[in-house]
Amino acid sequence: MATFREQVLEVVRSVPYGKVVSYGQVAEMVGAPHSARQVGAVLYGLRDEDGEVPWHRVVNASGGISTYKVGHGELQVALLKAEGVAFVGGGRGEERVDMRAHRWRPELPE
DNA sequence: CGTCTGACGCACC
DNA sequence: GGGTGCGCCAGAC
Repeated sequence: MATFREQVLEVVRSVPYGKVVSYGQVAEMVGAPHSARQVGAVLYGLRDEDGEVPWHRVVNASGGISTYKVGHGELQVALLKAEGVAFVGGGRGEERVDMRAHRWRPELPE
């Protein structure tokens, strides 16, 4: 059977352009409601052989960017903005994705 | 193969 | 609205 890692990558690859999902949401989608952090662990260990994985479309439940701690925060924000994702909270350094407008709901047709 | 770690989330102040 | 504490469990080492 597919490993947790593979399932996570599969789900992340299915996130549409211009949409985002939370780590916890991905965890639920792979049937592991209490493994949000592990989703992060998988993305953290992404390798070239994993192919195209839109990891930047995964943010925390608040719409905040969690990748600042690994030095990819600015890159992620840039990639999202390039896809037309709106940020809120603004003003200072920290900004959050407007989840209300961009959170992907798999049951809805994109 | 055993331990440590943490790209999280949520319940409580 | 923000800050703190802690459980979670697959990966990395």
